[in-house]
Amino acid sequence: MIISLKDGSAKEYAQPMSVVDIAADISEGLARMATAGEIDGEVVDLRTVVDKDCQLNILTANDKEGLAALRHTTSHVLAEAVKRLRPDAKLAIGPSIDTGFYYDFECEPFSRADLDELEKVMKKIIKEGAKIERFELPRAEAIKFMEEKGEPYKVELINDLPEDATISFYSQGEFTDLCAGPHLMSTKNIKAFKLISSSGAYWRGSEKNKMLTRIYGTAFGKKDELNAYLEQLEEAKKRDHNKLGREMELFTTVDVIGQGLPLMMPKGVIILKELQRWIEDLEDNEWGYIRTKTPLMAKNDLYKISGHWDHYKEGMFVLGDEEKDKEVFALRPMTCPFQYYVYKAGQHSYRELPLRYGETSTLFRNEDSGEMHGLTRVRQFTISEGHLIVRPDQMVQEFKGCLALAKYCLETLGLQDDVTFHLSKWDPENKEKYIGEPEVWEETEGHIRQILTELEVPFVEDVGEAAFYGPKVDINAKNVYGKEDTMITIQWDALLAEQFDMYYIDENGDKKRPYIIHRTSIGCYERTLAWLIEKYAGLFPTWLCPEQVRVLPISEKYSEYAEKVNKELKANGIRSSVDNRSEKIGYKIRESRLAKVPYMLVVGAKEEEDGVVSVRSRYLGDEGQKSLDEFIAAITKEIRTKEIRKIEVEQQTK
RNA sequence: GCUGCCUUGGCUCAGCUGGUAGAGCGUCGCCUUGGUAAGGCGGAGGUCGGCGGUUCAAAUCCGCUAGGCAGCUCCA
Repeated sequence: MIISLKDGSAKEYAQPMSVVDIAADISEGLARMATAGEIDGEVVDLRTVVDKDCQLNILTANDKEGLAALRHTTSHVLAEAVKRLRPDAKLAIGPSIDTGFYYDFECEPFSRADLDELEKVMKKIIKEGAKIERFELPRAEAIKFMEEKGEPYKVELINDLPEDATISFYSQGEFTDLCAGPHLMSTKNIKAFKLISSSGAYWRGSEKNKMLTRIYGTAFGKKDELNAYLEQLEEAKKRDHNKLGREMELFTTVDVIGQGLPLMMPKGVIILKELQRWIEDLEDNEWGYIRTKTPLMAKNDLYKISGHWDHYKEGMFVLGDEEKDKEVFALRPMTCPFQYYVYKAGQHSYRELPLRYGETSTLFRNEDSGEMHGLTRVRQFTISEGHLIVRPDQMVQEFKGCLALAKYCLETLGLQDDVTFHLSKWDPENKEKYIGEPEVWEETEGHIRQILTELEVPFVEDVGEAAFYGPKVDINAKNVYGKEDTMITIQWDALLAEQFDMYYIDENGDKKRPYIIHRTSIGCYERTLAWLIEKYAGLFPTWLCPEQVRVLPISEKYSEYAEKVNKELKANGIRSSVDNRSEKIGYKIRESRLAKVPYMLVVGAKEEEDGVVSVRSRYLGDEGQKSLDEFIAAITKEIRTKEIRKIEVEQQTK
């Protein structure tokens, strides 16, 4: 048989060979590094025997799949360590994940000290270097084997495997686990690992099941890579909006006010105000939106029509008692029906469409207590909401427009490279969750797919993520911990107009159902602010900075001149302040930097005479002297164009 | 909602096995200050998230509760 290798060369063997033997034949070093194989594009175990011509890659920790095998093996070592320290622990599952691996156990929770202890045992297991061996058992024997070992979760897993599935096990020394592989040849090949944390997790991801104890860990091919990863985690935490946003006095929370109800502080409000004005003017002046302002609450009758009363009452703040009170109200969890009634307040000709209703809309959602987080998951938030009422023939073009607007907003904020686009589809296996006919779903999903393709937007398709009334485009972004949230959503709705009896009069004088697009341009302001904080580590583009310029007199003698400069800046609409404290100049510069002010104007005698200021910026450090007018012109242009200047000096953190 | 951890002056944190609180930063005052990341001296400020219990005695032990963090689940 002829084995073609990655580098284009080929090896010929007379008899079948395992992947690891072929690796060893190529070089000793490669055999040592190997973690898995890839035959004709399919990831296989190192023990897999090759018996026919094929394309073979030897995977190492440098390959995505190779690293996954290394991490998976590390999770088995963790499981063995847990079994050694706690023989009664029951094994659940232990896969590799993007950032490392985890393993779930049924046992008492682990403290950090327990994790440290486990790491020591794992190191010992690695040092013992047991050979890892694979074997298969018929179903009945496999079940018996795990029953005898007292592993009910493994028995359940085997029972759920398809009839014809191969049931394989991997063992290392005393420890054996049900596993599809692939795995390393020996535990001694694990060079760098770390247990990160422990927490609870439901068996099979369902809250109806028992909560197990999960340990998260990570592993890398080299110690350096592990250390770099851990360092990066620490660095990321410094950008955490929930920490930085509070430190920078953008927002705060108070226990007696409640969970998920952040108080926006004056500095935070400046940013929100800039964003809101920008979005409202942009939508109304350039994208043809008309603005509504609708009530924050309504009688429950409205939510009965929309379907929310039956399906989402738990998620709403209800005012009053259905049993006792004549009228019951609820704070609104969305704006849709309110804007529908704005539309319904008059009769509309086909000539009027599309109508693009926009609203800076405050919403209330009664999230479960464990869900709240900083500014990204709150109980009250304000969204750049909008509903487009369009004729079916206008739908594709309008949907494109919404997507283009969202992209423009992301680009202006510099977030375009940090998001992923998702086509969220219905689940044909789960028809009762959705309204409408399968053909309609397939058709609209096809339209959206084509729009995304035409706009050359890379996207992934997610089954079962659609709204109950239609498919949508979700634009997601990750936070500093790698957790993903939806930032922007644009939804295709061909069905709700029926429910609310909305219509327009077509060219023949007949009533016709419009289509509706539910969309946001920049998402929820709070959540967007959170992403901006993390994206820029608090060093916002100048137009968003709560404080854009700080004037620093070189000594107290120039306080008066500093005030004059400050006044001139303010007169030009620049957010500036002056630091007139009796501190030394170096100290004041340092404080301004820590406050993340983009520009500092250091003023002294020579400048006073010439009307010139010394400019320091966080972008280029010392920018030398400029006339005050010149400086004002430059910063005004930067603000007006919403320029994102690249920071060239080393970023300073506390 | 579930599991675990946490809650001490404005901020960050000490306070071992219980005997009524400490530091740094910040703040305030005075002095100093013509140059690019911490000038000097002095002062004020907390009863240890809240409620209840154990004890002669609790920040320190126990229970409940509120809030914070990580993960799970959820997110119209």
